[in-house]
Amino acid sequence: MSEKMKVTIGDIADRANVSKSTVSRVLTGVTPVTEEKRTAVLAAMAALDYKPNVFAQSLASGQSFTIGVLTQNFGSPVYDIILRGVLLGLEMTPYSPLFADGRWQPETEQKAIETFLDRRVDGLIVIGGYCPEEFLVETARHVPLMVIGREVAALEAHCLNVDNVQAAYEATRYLIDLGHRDIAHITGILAHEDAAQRLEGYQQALTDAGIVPNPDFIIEGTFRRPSGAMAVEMLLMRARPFSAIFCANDQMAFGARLALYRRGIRVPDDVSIVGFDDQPDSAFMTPPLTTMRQPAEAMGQAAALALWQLIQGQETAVPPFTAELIIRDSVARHH
Amino acid sequence: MSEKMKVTIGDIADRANVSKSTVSRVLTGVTPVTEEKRTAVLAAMAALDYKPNVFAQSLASGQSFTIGVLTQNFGSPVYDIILRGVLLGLEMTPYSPLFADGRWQPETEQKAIETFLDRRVDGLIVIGGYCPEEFLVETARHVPLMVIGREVAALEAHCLNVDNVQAAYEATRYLIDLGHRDIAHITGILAHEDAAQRLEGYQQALTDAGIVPNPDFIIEGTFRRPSGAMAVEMLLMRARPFSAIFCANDQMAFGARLALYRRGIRVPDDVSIVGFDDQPDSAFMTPPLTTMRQPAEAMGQAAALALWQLIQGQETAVPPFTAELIIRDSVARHH
DNA sequence: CTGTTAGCGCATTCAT
DNA sequence: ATGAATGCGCTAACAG
Repeated sequence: MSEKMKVTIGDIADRANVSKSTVSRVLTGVTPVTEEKRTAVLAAMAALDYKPNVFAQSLASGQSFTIGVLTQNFGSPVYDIILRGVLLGLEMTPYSPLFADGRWQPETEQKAIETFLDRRVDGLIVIGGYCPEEFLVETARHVPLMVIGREVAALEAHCLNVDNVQAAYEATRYLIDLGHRDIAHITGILAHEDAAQRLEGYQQALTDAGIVPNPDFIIEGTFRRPSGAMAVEMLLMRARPFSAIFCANDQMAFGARLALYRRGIRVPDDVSIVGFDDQPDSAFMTPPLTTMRQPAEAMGQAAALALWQLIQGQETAVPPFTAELIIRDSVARHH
Repeated sequence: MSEKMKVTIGDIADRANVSKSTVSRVLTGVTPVTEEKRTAVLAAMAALDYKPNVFAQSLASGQSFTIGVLTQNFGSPVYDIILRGVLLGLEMTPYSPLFADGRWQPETEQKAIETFLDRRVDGLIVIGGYCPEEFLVETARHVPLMVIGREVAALEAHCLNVDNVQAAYEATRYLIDLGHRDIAHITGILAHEDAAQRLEGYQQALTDAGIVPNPDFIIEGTFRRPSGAMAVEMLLMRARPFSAIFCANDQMAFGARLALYRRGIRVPDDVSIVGFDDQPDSAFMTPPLTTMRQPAEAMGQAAALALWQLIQGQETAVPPFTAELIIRDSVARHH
């Protein structure tokens, strides 16, 4: 209803019979103001439908109340969930998110981060990505930074990650406990730490169980569906029989399952499968997929809140995150 | 390298021996400046690693160079693709995106849009959503607005949408041409226009072919996978045999296929399936799914560019978008 | 606790 | 074409 013409603190100052400073004070809330005046101001603001001009605020205060969120490939399974968590967490803060998609391309990521800095974000959340560590370290010197799904040695305290080694260990261990000994592993892109760590956990579990990891059982995939199918074909060609496969993510598990199906190999009767991520589709695979669920959303949320702390100058210790084994029908005891 | 202390146009004015005004002029680029001075200014800016303060710019100019993008449920298949398109399109403009997730909840959406307005976005892109039309119409009065995947009557020229009726018509027609006459349809949430329009196209195709649409063949789903499976169960219970199913989206087609599989009904031998959306997984279904592909990314990009035009005061006519039939093995001739 | 006074960094009149 | 002056709307010392 109210005319959309700009109403400023000056207007509400007049209407409330106080100075602009006082209005500003109730706005920021840091300096004490008489209850009487405060309510008068509040009333005036409501009456005039006052909206503070964020640019003036930012210019004067030096704070932008925005935080930059750099993600990789909008629409990719796990990262989207993390992103949702970040959004959720941010909603609990006074900060609005500024987004960019790095597309796993270092240059794109760096450009995006620079744009963020140009826009004077108060903080930065980086989800995954391949941009050089030094760049992140350097960035962290300019602005509070949290990293999700990636480990930067020099920024350890600001990195949130699930314990991949442990999760993979647990998944593999589960298969071992069911009597499997010939367990294949389809890895992700090994240049990616997640993949490397899951491989490590897999190998460790075998070793601890007295099983010597067999290189023939390890196939490097791409984290994507077709590579899972391809990997199974390769495993089959290698002649050495296996009774279970641990896939570094669900996508590849889907691909693997498809390849097995085409070969007439039954799941879980002939071969058991364990995935990683617990994507929505996992429960709908035939048979439903046993998988490791990452607390992706929780991580995103935690990152947002930790960043808030950081901005306020409080260094926070982020709790460790662990994945949880979701047991479904794609796994059976081996005899 | 350079000290991160704020370098302003004053600094570069000094260094280039010109006035701040001149610096500002080369910055905005609207007012002519001697080539000589311009290069001097540019040099100074480069030397001092000058970054304009966006807030000062915005405050002084009234433009924010941000546009608000309201999406629904980060991580949902089609909308993410549209979103990617929007991002792509935006990269070709001087505007940065501000994001929010409406979660299909009218209140959340409205709050998000208000936050955008508070942040003085120069434009708005709304992808889907359930917030009241009047609210959008009202919003459009304050700021240039483009709507994707939703039709607002009073904003027709600013809405981008695929022709669902035609697409559904074409998909159904394809089945008819293959000899199918008993074609079931699993709809989406019928309150959603996409769903309603696809139903309409389905019915129209039947009618035009001289087939009377049978209510028993129409099951309302939720756009989600489980509902596809459930719908098949219901169809099976209704005793009347069908030789093909047209699903309002791929998700439900996946669910339907799963249900058929469980019942031992072969695809496409016994029943043909056509989906909608061409999600990445469609090509990996067994057998691969025939589906209608929407130009989602193109729509997003077009919306971004059209918005840019709008902001510049140029009303643009957005071209119509049509879906394309992707023929795969889930469909067979009926005898 | 509150009003007054200065800027924040830049775009934009105005004159020139 | 260019410099000087003014103000965008607000926050932050500064006095009282």
